[in-house]
Amino acid sequence: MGAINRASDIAYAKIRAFLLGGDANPGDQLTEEKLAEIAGVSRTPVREATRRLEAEMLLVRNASKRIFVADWSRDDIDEIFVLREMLEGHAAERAARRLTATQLSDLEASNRKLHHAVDYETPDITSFLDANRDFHETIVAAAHSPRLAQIMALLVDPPVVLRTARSYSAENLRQSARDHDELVAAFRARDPAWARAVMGSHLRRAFHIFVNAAETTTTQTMDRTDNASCDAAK
Amino acid sequence: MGAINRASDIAYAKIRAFLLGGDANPGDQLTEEKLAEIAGVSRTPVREATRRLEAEMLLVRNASKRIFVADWSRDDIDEIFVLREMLEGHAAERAARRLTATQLSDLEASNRKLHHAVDYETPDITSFLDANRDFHETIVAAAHSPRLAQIMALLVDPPVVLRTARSYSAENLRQSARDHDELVAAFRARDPAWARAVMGSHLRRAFHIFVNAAETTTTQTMDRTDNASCDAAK
DNA sequence: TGGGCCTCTATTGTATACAATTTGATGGCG
DNA sequence: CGCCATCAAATTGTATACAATAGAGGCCCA
Repeated sequence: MGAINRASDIAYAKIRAFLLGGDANPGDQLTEEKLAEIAGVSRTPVREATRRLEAEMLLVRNASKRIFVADWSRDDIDEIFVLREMLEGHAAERAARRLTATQLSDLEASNRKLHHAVDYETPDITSFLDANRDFHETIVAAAHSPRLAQIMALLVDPPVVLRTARSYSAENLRQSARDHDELVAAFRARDPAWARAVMGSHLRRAFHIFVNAAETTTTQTMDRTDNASCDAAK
Repeated sequence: MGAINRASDIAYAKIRAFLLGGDANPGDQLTEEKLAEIAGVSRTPVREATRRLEAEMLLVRNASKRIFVADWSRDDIDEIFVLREMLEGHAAERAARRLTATQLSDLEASNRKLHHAVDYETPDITSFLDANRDFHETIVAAAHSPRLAQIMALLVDPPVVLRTARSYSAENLRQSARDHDELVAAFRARDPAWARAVMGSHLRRAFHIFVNAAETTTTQTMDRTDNASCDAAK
């Protein structure tokens, strides 16, 4: 049966990497066959992968079900951050009430790793992202709300987090680590309102850093949004 | 190509009806083959349908990917209503700022239909549900947030809405219609805070009606939650 | 020259056969 | 009597062939 390495998972991972790796331009048409070639599997598992990527809105389909690389407009970015603030704030609140001692020390471990990645000369972005993901995943797990976890997965995975971290300066990264410190403090105090507030400012700061970076350096990205819009004309 | 009636959509609809129609018991194992028989199509479109139903958490899989009828515990119900309140409150807020004149009159039309269904002797539940769905869908559309719409679809579709409406008394239904009246008033006034507040009380009332009905009349439903839990042991 | 129709091709949808894996049972052995 | 190995049956995963549909481009006719 579908082993530990199901072809559909491989397809998902490879297509995702292809989409985020910069080889695909928003608005480009893709066919199941091309994607099957990229993933090195047949169309059947590719179809499952494309469904998942549609759910994440990395792919979109036009009226006749043809597949296109999605474009992320400024509105999309705004939307993501607003929803994340609301949902992850909620998760933090719940987590503050429910965290176990083990989860608390997991958070502290992730946070140590995170500090390690950014507190010295040259920040290690990959390590930062790993620790950051673990940290937020622990919070969502502690919130003990399976649907919330499922929804968050749709919002957190997408390209925004990756690009955000890349646009962070060393000081931004360190401030992010300090936010995590304060979150741990709020959890220790079991103060839901505090946890929510810290999470809110954490994400709003990330939003502004991302938007500033996008508006100044990466003008070409924002230019592309004018061409093919989210509903993939064609 | 996959016509207007794709087999996978048929499969989705039929399996869904099977799951909600009471013929399936929480914890029951289902196989793709059985479902294919129920749907009258081959396993390929059934697989797509099961993925969608997994996302809606009407189906769950165990560690070895076998499929089971999901069980909805009291915690699940709580979770659904908390998330709906948060997200639909947010949608109402945004809608209050963005509603077009057309959408406003659409809401009023849905609401007239809704009153028509419940303001006389014997309430017409089906008609009520239709109008109710239209009403809430218009609000979500007016919120102009595609990801929010996608997430709401995961939370609103499931069995809860259906069962809630069935447990409404005639007076409950009329109060629900009055809530809708007040929502329209809030939208007319373009008052986001008012809209959110009305939506909140609307949903919290629904929650309590549902829970009371479940705890008194349908004790057998709640009994089943003890047996097979959401992660479908087996 | 322009518009409508028609064919041909590209692309997605479905069925089916086969592969891989898990489960459950059966039987041997300590 | 219990436990582990091994095999058969049940179940999911993948590939591939075929069906159905939408798109593109040419052709005819006005």
